[in-house]
Amino acid sequence: MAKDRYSQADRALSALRTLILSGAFARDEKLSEPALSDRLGISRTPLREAMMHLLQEGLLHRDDGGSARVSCYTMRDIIDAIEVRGTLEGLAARLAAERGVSAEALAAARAILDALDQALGAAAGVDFRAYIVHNTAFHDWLAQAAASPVVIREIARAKRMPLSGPGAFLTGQEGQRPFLQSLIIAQDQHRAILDAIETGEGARAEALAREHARLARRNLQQAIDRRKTEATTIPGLALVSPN
Amino acid sequence: MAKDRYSQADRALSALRTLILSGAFARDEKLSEPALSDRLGISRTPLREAMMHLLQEGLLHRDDGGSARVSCYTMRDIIDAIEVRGTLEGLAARLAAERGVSAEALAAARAILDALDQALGAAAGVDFRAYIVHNTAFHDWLAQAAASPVVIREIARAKRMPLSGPGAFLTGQEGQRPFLQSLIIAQDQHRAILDAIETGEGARAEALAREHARLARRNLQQAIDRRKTEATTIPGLALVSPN
DNA sequence: TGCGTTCAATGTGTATACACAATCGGGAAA
DNA sequence: TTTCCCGATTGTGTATACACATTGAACGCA
Repeated sequence: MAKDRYSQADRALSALRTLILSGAFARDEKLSEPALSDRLGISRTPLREAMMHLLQEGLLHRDDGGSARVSCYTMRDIIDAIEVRGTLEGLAARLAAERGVSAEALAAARAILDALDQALGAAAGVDFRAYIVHNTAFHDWLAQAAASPVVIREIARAKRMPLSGPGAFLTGQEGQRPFLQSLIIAQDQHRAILDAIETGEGARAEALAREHARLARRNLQQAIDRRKTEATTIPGLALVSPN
Repeated sequence: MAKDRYSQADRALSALRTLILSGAFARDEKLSEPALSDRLGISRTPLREAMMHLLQEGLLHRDDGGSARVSCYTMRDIIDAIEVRGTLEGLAARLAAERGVSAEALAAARAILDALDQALGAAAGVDFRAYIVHNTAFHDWLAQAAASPVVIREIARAKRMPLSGPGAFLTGQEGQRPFLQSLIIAQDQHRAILDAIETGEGARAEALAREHARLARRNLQQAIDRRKTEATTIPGLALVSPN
């Protein structure tokens, strides 16, 4: 039941999240349950379940009257969310280094990094699609490296926050030269993080993972700057209040 | 509606959480919604809402069949949860030190620490009740010190995890001598953290906040050791699998 | 004209009924 | 005796109806 088939609540969650991130609602717009239920073709019960999820994710919040409204963010909010993710990934990297990682896990990480190298050095420039896939895979691997269910869960939560995930700014700026350079730097940091984990250098692994998240912050700044001049296709960017 | 009066869902949440933490269910016991609904006198809809909350808190988890079961934890899980809290409180302390804190906030923190001193030096030994109150207040203050909604939310979540909160082991071992010493050490760390924040020493503030969380880890170990010989009254301890 | 009051409309919180999946037990066949 | 199958029971997912709160507007009164 919960395995192969998607429930109405799952559909409502994904549909509503996509709507919100795509900017279909105004900032702080009130979401009426009956109206949404009608629009999505999903009854209120599973819809409410989906909205509860988004409330806890932070995409929605309740106003004084108890209605759900779409949240909007400041630049500071996004920056802090990235900082939280970097901190938790740093924790995962340190724990992995301190507690040790199996040979199989290390081999898996190396395979991911090789694939990233290949995506960067493709014949026709950079294979962005492959880069996104393998970059996500590496960050997933890093979360798992600590082999701690608690850490895995918290990192997953931090990644779900809008615009704070490791792939949030990997679309929409493919043509930008500084962005291309940041991919190369990021991959070098990937290698360094893995090396530190492998050699048991906990403090180094943690510091590197934190600094690695700072790259996302730089890319965020560039995306914001570019928004002023051209339309971008970064999901969730519409939620950031321009100030 | 959402302000003054508690909803059925709120009641269900608090009742169910209390039941679980008090060990009313066996480890990994399946919770039937109709049975619980009958037991609590609350219909399934708000009950399901409460269960969704507990699922996201980690107190419950879904099995293959889609049923909710009470989670049980290993020592490692609790240790990691404390580590996550320490890491996030370290982040809050560092950000507070780096970004600065208002004079009013500093004064409020000093008042809390003075109250803690008073609780420790009470005429009739230590005033545990007051200590718990003000200790909680200081940790809440620390979360707020970064003045970041994101950080505040994540720390609140980390504190809600069973047995990982700053006050989780402040009950049930009042008579233990090493526990009394740990209170004095903790209060010294409180002062040091505040000092580091005040003087803008971000790295020191972070390191201190992390080490401060390690005290909880020591107290956890003592509580576990004592559980083998006597009954304790620490809520949630029943969820830890004895190994 | 400005303000307070009341009524209607909309919205949320809750209960409950129903459909379908999962699980458990007994019985039959090998 | 063991294993497989089938029915009954229990449980979850969903839809919907209803109660009450909230909101907005129109109307009357000062």
